[in-house]
Amino acid sequence: MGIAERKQEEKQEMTKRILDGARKVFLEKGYEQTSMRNIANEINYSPGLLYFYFKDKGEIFHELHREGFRLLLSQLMVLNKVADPFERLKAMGHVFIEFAQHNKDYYNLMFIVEVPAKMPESSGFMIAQEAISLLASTVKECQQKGRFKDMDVEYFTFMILSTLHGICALFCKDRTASFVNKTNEELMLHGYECFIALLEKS
Amino acid sequence: MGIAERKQEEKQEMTKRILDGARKVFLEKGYEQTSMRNIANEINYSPGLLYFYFKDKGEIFHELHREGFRLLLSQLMVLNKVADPFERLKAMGHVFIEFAQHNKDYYNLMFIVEVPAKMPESSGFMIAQEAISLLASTVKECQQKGRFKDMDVEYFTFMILSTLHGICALFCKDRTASFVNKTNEELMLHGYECFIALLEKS
DNA sequence: TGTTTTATTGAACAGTGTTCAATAAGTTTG
DNA sequence: CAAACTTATTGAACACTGTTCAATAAAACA
Repeated sequence: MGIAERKQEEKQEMTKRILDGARKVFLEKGYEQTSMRNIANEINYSPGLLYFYFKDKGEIFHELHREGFRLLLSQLMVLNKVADPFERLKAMGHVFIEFAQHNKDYYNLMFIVEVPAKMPESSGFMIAQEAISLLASTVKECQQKGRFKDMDVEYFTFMILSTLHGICALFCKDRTASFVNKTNEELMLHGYECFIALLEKS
Repeated sequence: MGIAERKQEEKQEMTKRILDGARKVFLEKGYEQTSMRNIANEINYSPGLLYFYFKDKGEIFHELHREGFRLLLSQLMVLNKVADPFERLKAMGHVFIEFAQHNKDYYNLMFIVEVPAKMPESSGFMIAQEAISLLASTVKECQQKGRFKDMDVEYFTFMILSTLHGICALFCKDRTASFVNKTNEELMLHGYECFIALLEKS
């Protein structure tokens, strides 16, 4: 059955080729501004072919969505070596913000773009949930060391994620203009440091 | 010059008619899903006419954008009667979150949708800045009463806005699925209460 | 070889934002 | 009142969008 094997490999190669093209165009022009024809042109195939490998534009989005989370997770995992949970939590925030700054379009795809179809929990958001869990378990560890007393872990985690996301979303959607005389980097960094200051007193 | 006057009134009426139609369709179907033809149909005029009164879809967006901020501001202004600045600050957050919950599409337009063109600071974001200023001055008042010591007002304000926006943006874009067994309302309310708890200790 | 699967194309459909010549309506002049 | 001029309105057209699908080319199997 060597042929069937090779066939499957070729199919995977084509899938990869499409995703490579899609990623390039997506990250260059953003989600809405990217058309299926753009992607097809990028890899010199006809638009119709994309529908042989993917159900629709949403499914391509979906794949890149997961790719983004894998990338973020890999950067967060590095912090596992930080022993103190509170130090780790603080660093996670920095990594999160830097991820958004350096991967604006991935961030958009992951957290802001309208989710195309109802992504089944089975495949789609599993990886997102993994990132949340990482945050939540760190919060729990902090709590075991006496921090954030009497706080519900889930709500507290949601609040932390909200703050981080708020900082990044305002940045991604250019809603920082009202704060004059400050660069985006300054705003995000010092804004987050204000939040850390709050956490430290708790 | 009675005719010229009436003419101008008629022009304003038509402008209003278009905005009324646009608002209805926009808030029904969201920004991206609304087409110029949809709007034209809604008010029983041809698509081309819209371009006689507005430069493009972006300008209509722009007008509704300001409308949204006027609405939000009017709700925040009610809190001016609250004497204690910290109580007022806390209430502002609640109002902000409730505004997002009840005006999801306005919120989208105001804080999330890609700004079409570079809105000139002169007309476009002036009203947004007004809302920020209201928040900032409340923070400053708090500080004068001894709260949030040694915090930069602008960064601290940005941080608060980020938290609020994060809560609302996750809600608006359906990124709350990772927190199971909790309704959106519970998450948002109790998440915000966690944040208030942090503020109270500061 | 011929038959059957599989992969690929490109035209077509219904939709989008936008432009613009034609026309209708209203106002101002002769 | 009629002609000239402005202004408002139309609808067809352009170039684009995501998606489908019959036709076809290529490869695998018999």
